[in-house]
Formats: sequence, C-alpha cells, structure tokens
Amino acid sequence: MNKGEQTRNAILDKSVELASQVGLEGISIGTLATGAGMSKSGLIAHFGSKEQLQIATLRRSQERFQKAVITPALRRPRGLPRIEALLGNWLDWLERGDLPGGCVMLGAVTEYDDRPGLVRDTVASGFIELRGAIAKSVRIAVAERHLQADTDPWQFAFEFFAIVLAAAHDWRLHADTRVSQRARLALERLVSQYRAPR
Amino acid sequence: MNKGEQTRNAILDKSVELASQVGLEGISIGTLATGAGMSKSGLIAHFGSKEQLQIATLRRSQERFQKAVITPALRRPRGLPRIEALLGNWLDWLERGDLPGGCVMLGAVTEYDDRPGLVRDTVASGFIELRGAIAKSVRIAVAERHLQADTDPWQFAFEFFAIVLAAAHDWRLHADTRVSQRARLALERLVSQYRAPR
DNA sequence: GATAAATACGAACGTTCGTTCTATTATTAG
DNA sequence: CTAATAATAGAACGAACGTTCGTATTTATC
Repeated sequence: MNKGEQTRNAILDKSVELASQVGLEGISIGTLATGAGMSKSGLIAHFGSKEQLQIATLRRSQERFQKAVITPALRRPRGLPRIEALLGNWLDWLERGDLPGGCVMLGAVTEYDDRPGLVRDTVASGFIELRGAIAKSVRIAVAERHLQADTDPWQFAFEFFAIVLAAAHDWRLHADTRVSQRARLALERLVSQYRAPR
Repeated sequence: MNKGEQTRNAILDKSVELASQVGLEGISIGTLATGAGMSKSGLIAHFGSKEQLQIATLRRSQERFQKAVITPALRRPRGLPRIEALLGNWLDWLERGDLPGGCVMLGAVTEYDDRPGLVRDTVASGFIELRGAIAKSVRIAVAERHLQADTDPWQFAFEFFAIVLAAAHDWRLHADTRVSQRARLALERLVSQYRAPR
C-alpha cells in the first residue's frame, strides 16, 4: 500500500469518528488535521475539497456498517434466522458503540435531507440499498416458507427498519438498557403476524 | 403585547424555520438577523446568547408540534380513536411540511445526543414527555377495554413511535407517497395484536 | 545512491462566526 | 409632554472556517 493510501485511510478513520460526534457538516478540516497529526493543507490534498472528504467519510462509514451488521447476517441460514441475526447484529453494533456519536449515516439524513447535492444523493442511495437488502431477506424467508406467501416485503422492511430506528433513537437519547429487549419483542410480534402455518 | 415580545416572537418563528433547514447548531445569528430584517446585535439582545436562542427555538417548535398533533388528538374519544388520530395528525403534519427542513426536534437528537448541556437536556425531556403521553393514551385504551388488560404501554409506545420515526425518515429522504399508507397499516397490525376480544 | 514523483508543510487569503461595546432611536409610563 | 426605559444599530474583536500557493521534505523508481 502506498504511503498516500495509508494516511488517507488513517484520515478517514478519524473522520468517521469525528463525523459521528459533530455531523458530516460539523467536520472541520483544522480539527481533523490536528487529530490526525498533520497540517490542514496536507490533509485536504488527499481529497480536493471538503465535500469530497464528506463523501469519502460517508462511504467509509457505510463499509463499516456493512462489515459489522450485514455481512455476518448473510452467513446465517436463509429465512427467519437471517432476519433475526440482522436485528441482533444491528443492536449489538448500536450498543457496542464503536462510534462515539452514533451512526454517521442517520445523522447525515437529518442534515442533508433538504440539501440537494452529492452528499444527499450518496445518503439516499445508501438507504435505498439497505432497504432493498432487508426486503430481499424477507423474500427469501417467504421462499423458505418461514413467512406467508402474501407477505409484502416492503411493508415488512418498513416495519423492521422502524424498529431499528426507534432502538437507535432511544439508545442514543436515553441510554435505555431495555431498548434491545423492546426491539427484539417488536420483531417477534412482527414475525408472528406473517409466520407461515406449519 | 410589548414591542419586544412581538419581535421576539417574529424572530423565533424565523428561527424555527431556519433550524428546520440547517439544524439548531447550523443557525447563524447573522443569517437569522438578515432574515428578520434587523442587526445581529439587536437580535441577540433578546436572548443573551446563541445557546439561549437555541433553547427558545426548541421550545417554540415543541409548542408547534403540540398544537398540531397532540392537542387535536386529545379532543377525540378516549381509547383507540384517540391513538389513531394521534398517528393521523402526525402523518398529516409530516406531509403538510409546515417546516421546510423537517422536524427540528428530531434533527436536534442526532445533533446533541452526545453533547451534554442545556440543549440536550431540553431535547431529551421533550421526548420523554412525548413518550409518556403516548403511553398514557395506551393506558386509557386499556381502561376503555379497547386493548387487552396485559398490554404493556411502554412497549406499545415504543412501537408506535417507531412507526412515526420510519415514516418521517422515508418521507424526508425518499418523498415516498406510500409512507402514510405503510404507517397506517403498521399501526393497524400493532393494534390488532393487542386488541381486546369483544 | 541519484532522480523524479509523491506527499506534506506553513503562511496567507477573504469570509463568516458569536459576542461585546457604545451610541442612538423608539416605546412606554406618569 | 416629559422622563425613564426598552429596543436597535453599528462598529469592532479575536477566532475559526475552507481553500490556495509556493516550497520543502519524504518516498518510490531505476
């Protein structure tokens, strides 16, 4: 690996951490440079502009999420076990708190939902992809005859995502330890409604 | 009403609108002053500091929400009708889009969940109060024998809030017109699980 | 080890930020 | 109408912002 690539990676790790705390827009090149132990100009040279740095930060945090939540779930058996693992990984990732300020992408939604541009597009397409992945795992559960044939994958994915959003909200704001339990119970209820009869 | 009170109100209206778009932290006194047609110093004199302005803005947006969503729902019959009205008003408020940049309080959560201080405290207590109001309406629905006696009000409130969060997310990010329908369906099924037998 | 290329630095740019000060104007109360 | 008070303006502050530029230093290639 190039020296440049190495420092670029180190910068992005710091950047994801910082963005988690102060938001994508709240990132300041000066603060980030100090944290990375280098000069402002030396840092920004790796990205060209702040917007490009923001997008790179966004992608990096997406990769982290993928690796921590999605990929391990895909190694579980098709159908309900996979869906339950998805929630479990997600909750673990939430409560583990790798990022001190919460999910970068969720923060970016409220920051950029009304600001057209590259950043918003990256955020939106990321969440569309995510929702698609959930819906797909639902379709698989239907194919495996774990869920009823008339289950609407998008409705299920909507409600699944709702559970995660609420869990994240409560965890971040109230540090409520019952959040995980509540979320699991909610999924159980959601599944029970669509579960295929034996 | 005093002259001072008048302008203070006018400022806060502009401030809520601005905070909706750029976040509570993103508010700049200069921009707000220009929008209100006055000077920076003249504006900030009404609040003392930016933090106080932020808190006042937060309170004002809470009042708006209360008036648009909670209060009208409380005029509906006790029990399920009231709960359904709560969601209906909430969705209407969402899709009506009085605020150009989405809910100020939801934005403040991701901004301040990891920054201790007056602003965070105001946000957190606001959401605790809100959750309590939902749980109370669930307890009433139980008392009215619309829901089963063993219904957990907090679990129900968690799931209810989850639906609204997901609806807000999808509406802001994807402007998906099926959001409202999805949310209503989700509540319908949430209710069906706890509904008391006749 | 020499040389070309990549990488980093430091200084400076023009803006904008929140806040403070004093002076001036507008409002209210007697 | 007058006197006291409240409200606003304007200028200035030090700090931080993202970006640019020329130069120095480190890394990679032969």
